[in-house]
Amino acid sequence: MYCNKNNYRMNNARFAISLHILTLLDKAKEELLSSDYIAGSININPVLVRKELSNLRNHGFVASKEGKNGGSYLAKPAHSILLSAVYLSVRQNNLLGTSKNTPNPHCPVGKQINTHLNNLYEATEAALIKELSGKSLAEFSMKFD
Amino acid sequence: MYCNKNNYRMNNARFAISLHILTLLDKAKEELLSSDYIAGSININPVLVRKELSNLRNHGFVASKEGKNGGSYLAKPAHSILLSAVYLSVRQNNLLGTSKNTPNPHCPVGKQINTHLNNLYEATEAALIKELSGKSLAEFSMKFD
DNA sequence: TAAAACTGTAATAAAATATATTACAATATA
DNA sequence: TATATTGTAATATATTTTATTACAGTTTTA
Repeated sequence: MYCNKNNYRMNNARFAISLHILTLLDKAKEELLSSDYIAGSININPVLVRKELSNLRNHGFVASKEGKNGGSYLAKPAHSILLSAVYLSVRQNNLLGTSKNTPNPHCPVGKQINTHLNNLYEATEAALIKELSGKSLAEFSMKFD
Repeated sequence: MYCNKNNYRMNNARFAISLHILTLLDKAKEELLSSDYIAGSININPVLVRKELSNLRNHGFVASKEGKNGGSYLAKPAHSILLSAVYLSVRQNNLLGTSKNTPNPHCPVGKQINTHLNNLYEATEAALIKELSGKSLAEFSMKFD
């Protein structure tokens, strides 16, 4: 048994990696896939795959079995995994990039910019999530020959 | 006269910076703002502001005057600058992060994943752009006291 | 029961990217 | 002609991402 706290930071390739993993697991049906096998398909380091699997597990998308002949598998039907949920599981930052800047508080624009940017970002991200929520892993996976 | 080719890479804080700049210019009305002044409001390095101004200029949003007492100003009315256009002007990468990976071509999933990811990204980004196209710089700028 | 093949995670290193800084030529103004 | 400013290149620093190394904990199976 392990207890972990992962701390990624950005919106990088994580969505792509997670979706790749989930698609492989869906295609594998009952069969368990090892992180090494998955890493070989994505062509990234196996440790990154395990970290991503850890996150996907925490969100209830996959389950893993430890030990010899262990591996991972989908923990719920692919049609019940919406791409919006996958996005939200890897999302850390605001989509359009948060300015970690502390704008000049003496400037009337600088003083309020972060509030207004955040409002804009929320609306924008909501549109994106809505779009993704119209697609499930099953639909995505089905596109592959 | 200068001739430049800028080569940023990522979707970082550029959207926020550009919108901050544009808002300042809109508020300044006829007055020219120097890159040092703008940098002071955003609280970033003036050279970054000039690079961003260069990009905004290339896209026809702003114009600049060189020499003493020079500076920048909006090149077109704020209501005609859609936030989607600003987004597109700073956009470089795919929104959800392109995997620069070369997935395993021997894996049936790896072989096709980039095609399907790109299709998904296009649809997703289209939704985001549509949302942003409903807002103009004028509307954004108006929110400030 | 011990070797083997896994997972889980921490720690560290390397690579990539973003941001800041320095420098200076070109340009316009006063 | 001095000054303030833009435009841009080159370089340095900081931050973030990705890879690597290492190893303890789990299961399976010989």
